[in-house]
Amino acid sequence: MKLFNTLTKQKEEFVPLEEGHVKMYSCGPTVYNYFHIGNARPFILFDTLRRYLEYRYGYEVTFVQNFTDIDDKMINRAKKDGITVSELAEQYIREYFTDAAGLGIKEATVHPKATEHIDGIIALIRRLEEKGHAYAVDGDVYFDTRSFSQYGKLSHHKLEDLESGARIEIDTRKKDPMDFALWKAQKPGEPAWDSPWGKGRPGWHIECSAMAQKYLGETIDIHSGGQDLVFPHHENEIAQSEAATGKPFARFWLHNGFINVNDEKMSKSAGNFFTVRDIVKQYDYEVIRFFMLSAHYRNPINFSHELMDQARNGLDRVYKCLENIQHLKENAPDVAGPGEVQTEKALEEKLKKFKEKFIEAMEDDLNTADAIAALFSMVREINISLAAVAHPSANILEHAGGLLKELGGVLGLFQKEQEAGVDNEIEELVNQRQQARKDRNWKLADEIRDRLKEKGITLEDTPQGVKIIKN
RNA sequence: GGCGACAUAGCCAAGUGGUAAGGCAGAGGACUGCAAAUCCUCCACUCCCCGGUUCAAAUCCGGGUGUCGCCUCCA
Repeated sequence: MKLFNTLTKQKEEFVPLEEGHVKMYSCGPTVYNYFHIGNARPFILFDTLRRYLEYRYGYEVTFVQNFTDIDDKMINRAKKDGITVSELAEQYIREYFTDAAGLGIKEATVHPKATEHIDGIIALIRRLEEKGHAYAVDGDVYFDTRSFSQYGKLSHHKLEDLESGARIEIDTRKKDPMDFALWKAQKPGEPAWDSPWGKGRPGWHIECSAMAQKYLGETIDIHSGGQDLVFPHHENEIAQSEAATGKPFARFWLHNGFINVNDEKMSKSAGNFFTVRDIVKQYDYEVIRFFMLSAHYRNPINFSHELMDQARNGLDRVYKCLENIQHLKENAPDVAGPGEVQTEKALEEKLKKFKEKFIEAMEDDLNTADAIAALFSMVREINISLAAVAHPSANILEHAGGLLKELGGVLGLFQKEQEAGVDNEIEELVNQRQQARKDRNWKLADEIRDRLKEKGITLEDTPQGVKIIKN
């Protein structure tokens, strides 16, 4: 498949370095709060990429996503909550898994934590020091940016340009303003670990370099994250990793666009900040996932109530189709009747075409918007065919529903199952209504339907009998 | 100041040289006891503007306008 590589600014054919095995590293959350929809986008997106690589090529994907469990934000939040940093981390790692599971994000192969890899981090910093790429000052250790000639190759910046625009305060202890911390000396009251430079804690960027190397080796296939991580985070990761190993750190760099709110960047200071946990009070997790995948991942998307409504309604259309299939299956003949064979055969052909369209879209830099369009076309054709046939065969129903779920599954969508059967009370009411309809007692029939509606049961009368939908 | 992205219908969104996908919303119709679901029809003579290249441009080139992002913790 083709993937847009930030490094080369081009779509390139992706083939893993090691045959049949893909090594992916995706930057995970800092666990100081519930994650927000901005975080959710890369999680959902790169989970989808992983699913697709597994589905289409049968690759074994080793997927690493870290938890940043020590940094300024962690320390400040823990202080505010009156708990330790590790308690804070534990709490929000748990919450991460709750939301992630809801969003259909598969667990990574490994979810390493920075604080559990201090040894590896120190070893990496030492290696950089030995090679003359790092220097210690008063217990801090900095990366010597000027020592890495390729600095800026990912973000396509020149070091000089960055410096001229630098808004950071000049730290006179640093050799160059662009030098960044690999290790930070302990400040009073902060968690700290022993190191050759005294007590302290790792800088932010170094953890990813160290953990990626530990679990995936010196060169990985795909490294991904949000667009804002291109600089400085990923640029710095490259500098650290490649200065240490002399090998390319990642072959493909993938970055997703941002989520805006009213066309403005979502940020805490602007107060337009939405956690996934908040949104699920109003919309299913799946609506969020569907919403994220309905645009191309590199484009910015807006978030609003209206757009979530649109996403929900679109998602409903697919589920309605699946419901219909399920309902028809209940009394379906094994094979199509005479005169219906042709229609079903034609549908089979169309299904095949839509699957090809789906794959084609995904092959082109993970164009999930186009892939979803193919699924909608499929839904329409299924609806048309099933309405044209008096009694669709179990065979075609199985096929159509199965494919919709199969391809939906690649996107992590459409897997919700309606539990079958209703309790006796409901069944009795449905039967009463059926009798009332037979008696042409519409008033009673409608009354019962309304009563069931209040209980969260929707009835639809179809040519194949009454359809019971639980909300 | 430097670097970059984007601009397609009421809304969302694909398409990147061959004559505008798909979804949501809306209108009309079919079906139905009524609904719901579903289907059919309609809904961008045109893709921010102006030039240029070409037989042919939403798509390529130049210029302009607008919006946003990065250069500082940030997905």
